[in-house]
Amino acid sequence: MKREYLKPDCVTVASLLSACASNGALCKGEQLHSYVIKAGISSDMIVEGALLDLYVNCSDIKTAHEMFLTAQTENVVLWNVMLVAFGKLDNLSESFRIFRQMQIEGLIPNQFTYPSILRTCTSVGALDLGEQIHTQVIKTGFQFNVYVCSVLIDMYAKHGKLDTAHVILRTLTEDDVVSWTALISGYAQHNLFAEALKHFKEMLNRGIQSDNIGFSSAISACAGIQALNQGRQIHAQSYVSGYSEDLSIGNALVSLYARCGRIKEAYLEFEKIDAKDSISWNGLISGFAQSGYCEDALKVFAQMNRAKLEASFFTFGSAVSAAANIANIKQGKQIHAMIIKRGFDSDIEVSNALITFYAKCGSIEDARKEFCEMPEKNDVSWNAMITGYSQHGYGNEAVNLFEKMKQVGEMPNHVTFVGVLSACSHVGLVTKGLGYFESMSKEHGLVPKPAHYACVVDLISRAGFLSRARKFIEEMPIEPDATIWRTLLSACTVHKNVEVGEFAAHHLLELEPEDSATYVLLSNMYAVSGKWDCRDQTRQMMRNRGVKKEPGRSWIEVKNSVHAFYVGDRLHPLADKIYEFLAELNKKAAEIGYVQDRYSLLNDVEQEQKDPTVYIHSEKLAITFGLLSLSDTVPIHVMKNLRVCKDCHSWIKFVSKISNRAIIVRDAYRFHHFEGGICSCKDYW
DNA sequence: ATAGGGTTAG
Repeated sequence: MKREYLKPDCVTVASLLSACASNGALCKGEQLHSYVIKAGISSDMIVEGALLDLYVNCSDIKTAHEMFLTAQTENVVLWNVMLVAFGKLDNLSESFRIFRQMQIEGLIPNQFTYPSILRTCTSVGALDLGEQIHTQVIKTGFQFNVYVCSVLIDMYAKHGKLDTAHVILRTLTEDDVVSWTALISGYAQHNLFAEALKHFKEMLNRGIQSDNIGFSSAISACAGIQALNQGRQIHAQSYVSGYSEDLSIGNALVSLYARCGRIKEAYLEFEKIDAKDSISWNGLISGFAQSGYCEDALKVFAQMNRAKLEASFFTFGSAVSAAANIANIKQGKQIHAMIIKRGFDSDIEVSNALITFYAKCGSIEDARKEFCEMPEKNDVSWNAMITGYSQHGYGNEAVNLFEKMKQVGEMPNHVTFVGVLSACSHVGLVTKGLGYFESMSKEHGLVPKPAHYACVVDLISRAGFLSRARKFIEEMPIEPDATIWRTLLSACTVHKNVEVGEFAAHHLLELEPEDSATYVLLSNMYAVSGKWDCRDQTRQMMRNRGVKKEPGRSWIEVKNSVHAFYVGDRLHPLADKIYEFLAELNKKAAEIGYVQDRYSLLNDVEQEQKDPTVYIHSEKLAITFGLLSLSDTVPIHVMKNLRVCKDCHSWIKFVSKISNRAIIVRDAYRFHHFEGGICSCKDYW
């Protein structure tokens, strides 16, 4: 009698088990399991389901599977739990086998069965199978069930079928935040931020209260388009709804401020979060990196390491990208070492970031190595490598890789074509480039964007076919933007074509009257064509409009610090030595045929009156300093904010020969590799 | 049930 009194009922045991499951308390759960066996209630359907759920939630899938195989088969819960278990492992084939088997055994899937299998389809990208299951959902009458539909919406939205997701949401008769949020975040995931916000607004207008995740998604959508004020408003709304302390909203806010370049506010929001997780940190790091505050991003990354926090794939991806954008070779390599140590080098996205990092830092060989050693590649990997080759002027390598990409069945996208078209342009492969441009729409179903038209204009005009380029612009189906006109004007300067050049400049000055580069290009074009009156007029116009030329600046990293040089500056502590060595180099260069280009200083509208022997371009200073300070086994890496002028280009070729050194210059446009008196661009740039 | 970070170009 007493024993009977003490024996807990099955429902109590099951709820204890599920408490263990949600807290990951496997030991306590196992004790309960022994008790269950002793008490003879192990075949109770509720207890049985709770036990299986315990092992699945504690990731002991093996024990769970064994239990499942010996249990009674008429309990649908067991099948559902197993679907979740294999879903956790992204094991779709086993999930699907169970899904089919349960129906063969005569069991009817319920509102928990469909979400479990559909989530697995979503996560492994098996949309076709998901669609089949969708058909069955309709047949079995679950098409109005919010649990099932929210997962269907999520699946279609995540895979870009936003119209289908939208239709499912519209057919729902019940108001459901989760279904709405699934669609809203789906739009955001495909960069349709305005559409996401539109639906968020509509949801509220319909009187559906948002939850924390809805607010978080909406704020993230604002972050995506740098809509600072709208994001703040939504934050205020979330405050009213009582979600002010929520982690997901806090993280979204950090990301919003960081991506809007509001460094201080981002830190402030970050500090407000009590239990910061890796996403909080990463919101700062990636947000700073994306808004161009790469130094800050790297600082936060270092801070995170000092706090002994484990960085994730995401964090490493962001940090490498930050190092790439500012070409911080040293820190980037340190991060790479950490990545290897932590075994994250097997992650595709991290490797993709590394390819870009090495390419942007001028080490195309290291980029290639990273690319070749990847066990698995995706489209971004190919794009990063093709673009890297292109930026370094290795047009043929870029084209070959593009052909190989198609051969292995990887689909080229818009980015691929920007890379391959600019690669053709860099080496003058006009016919080939035009063929690729044609193939974009004809073979790959891609609609060319302004950037692609700009590439084609560059391709044609740089090769000297200026009238043809002009005709192409006039006949193309989109409105030409400033980039396109600038490209044309730049080519007209190279080819001394005043007529087309004036035409381009006219449009460019209308679109961007404040851009100093236009005036500089135009006055150079007049100068090289001997039209001095026109050149003077252009300068006068520039002065009248108060437009200032961006000063040329070059920088080089020596012994962990960056040394920056402006045109003709003597600010460096070693200035005397640098100028002395420079004179020596000039003398040696002249002995083997270097002649200063008389147009070289025409770029420098303001300072043309000055003595050209004093007035030295910044890249010459940086390279001279590099030769003085670096051991002669390492290549000289120099970055420049503007394009290298013709005179400096020729000078560097001579210097690479005299000094027997590899000199790699990254200018505003591309990389130049100088070695043994020649440049990788083959003087075509 | 629904999210919040990374990678490619111009």
